[in-house]
Amino acid sequence: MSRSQLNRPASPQRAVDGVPGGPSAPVDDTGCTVLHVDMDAFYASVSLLRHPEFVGTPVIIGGHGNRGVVLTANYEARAFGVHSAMPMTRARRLCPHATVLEPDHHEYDRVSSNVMEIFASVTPLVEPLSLDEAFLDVSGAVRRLGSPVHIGELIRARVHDEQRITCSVGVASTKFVAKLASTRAKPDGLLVVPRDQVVAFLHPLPVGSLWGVGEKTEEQLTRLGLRTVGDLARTPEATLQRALGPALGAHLAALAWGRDERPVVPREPDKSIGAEETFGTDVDDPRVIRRELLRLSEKVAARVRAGGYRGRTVSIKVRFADFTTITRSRTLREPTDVAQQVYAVAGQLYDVLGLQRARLRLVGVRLEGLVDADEVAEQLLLDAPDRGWREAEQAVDRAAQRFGSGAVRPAALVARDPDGPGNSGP
DNA sequence: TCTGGGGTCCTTTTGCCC
DNA sequence: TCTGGGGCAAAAGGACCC
Repeated sequence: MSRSQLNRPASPQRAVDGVPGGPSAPVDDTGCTVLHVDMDAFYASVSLLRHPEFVGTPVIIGGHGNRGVVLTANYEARAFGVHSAMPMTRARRLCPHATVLEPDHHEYDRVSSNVMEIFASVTPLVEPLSLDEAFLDVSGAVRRLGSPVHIGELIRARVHDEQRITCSVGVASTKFVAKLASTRAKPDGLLVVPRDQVVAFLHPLPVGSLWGVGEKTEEQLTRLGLRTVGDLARTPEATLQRALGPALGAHLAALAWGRDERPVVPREPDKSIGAEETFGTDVDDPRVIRRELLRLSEKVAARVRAGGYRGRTVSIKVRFADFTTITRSRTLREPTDVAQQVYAVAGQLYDVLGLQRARLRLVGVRLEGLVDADEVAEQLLLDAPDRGWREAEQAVDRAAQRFGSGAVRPAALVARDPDGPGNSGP
């Protein structure tokens, strides 16, 4: 295993990490054609580009007021125990002098696409996992660009020079080892795990570091007396399957020996698109809930249309004041991308719950079973009863594109609002 | 400590058909 | 006609990821 960090003028505090010869040390990266590239504290790093005055001081990126959670924190704030997904109230208590910045999603999108373009210039085999990380299969780029490690350092240098943020790279022969390696390399580093050292690298790690082992699974494994990946590897697969289910049991048994056949797959189509909203304070008024369901339905349908999809199953999510959560869904005969249809079904699903005045913390709307809109038969397009609605909503899409979203809402949607001036519908 | 919002995948339950 | 169960799809819940 070999770790390297570039010694750049821009970050003089970073030293090459004990690797003789630095980045070009003779590490055997043969067959290590999977790279996992992960931006360091991405949201915080990007926000700090606009707020250089806070560089070097603790910064937390997080949402609105009393009910938000930490989106991410820079390393200065993490030193106080602040981390992603932590309630903001707790984060502020741990680090009262931290600067809290509202997330700037447009900026994150912009930097993310720039970074993805750098990846694409290396290989077409890029599988984004989120805005700030991706797998790259560089097997086809080695002849043109050099060894996997060299390509990793090339990417790190370009991201740093062109986007002024740092990233970390894991280099390995499989996806999940590359992912673990990039985590180990953080921040601003690169780690290779040569093929013949995979098992030695994996076995000392705690089971919780494996992809797919969260809080609950880790608890179960602890109850079986399994703490490390090595413990897992020495446990019969059947035992794991009995405890964790056939799929997860088999999966973990394979990973514990470094077996992971999953290929790098560039950009799969979406399976579902949804939107949800936690209220500032709990809501028990059905009219407010319905208005929110309408708003979320419009948002979801617009995004489904923008993606060129239609969806067959409408589902709603309701979270009660005590945090218990239920979902209800209904599958349509034909897929739709029309907000009116989504809202009609969402409203029915909500009505059937018969909640009266239960206090709700969150509602959500999701469209599942997405298919490519072009694959929906032309005949259906012509016959569909919602044809008028789709055209109206597409007109709104175009207006929103020109004047900004939210600038226009179809009068009919407003009229359908239970609180609206009229209630006549189409 | 008090828990966001966007997703994916897996498991279990249920209803239906044969 | 009753019962059992296989096979399937949909529904519901939950774990997990960033």
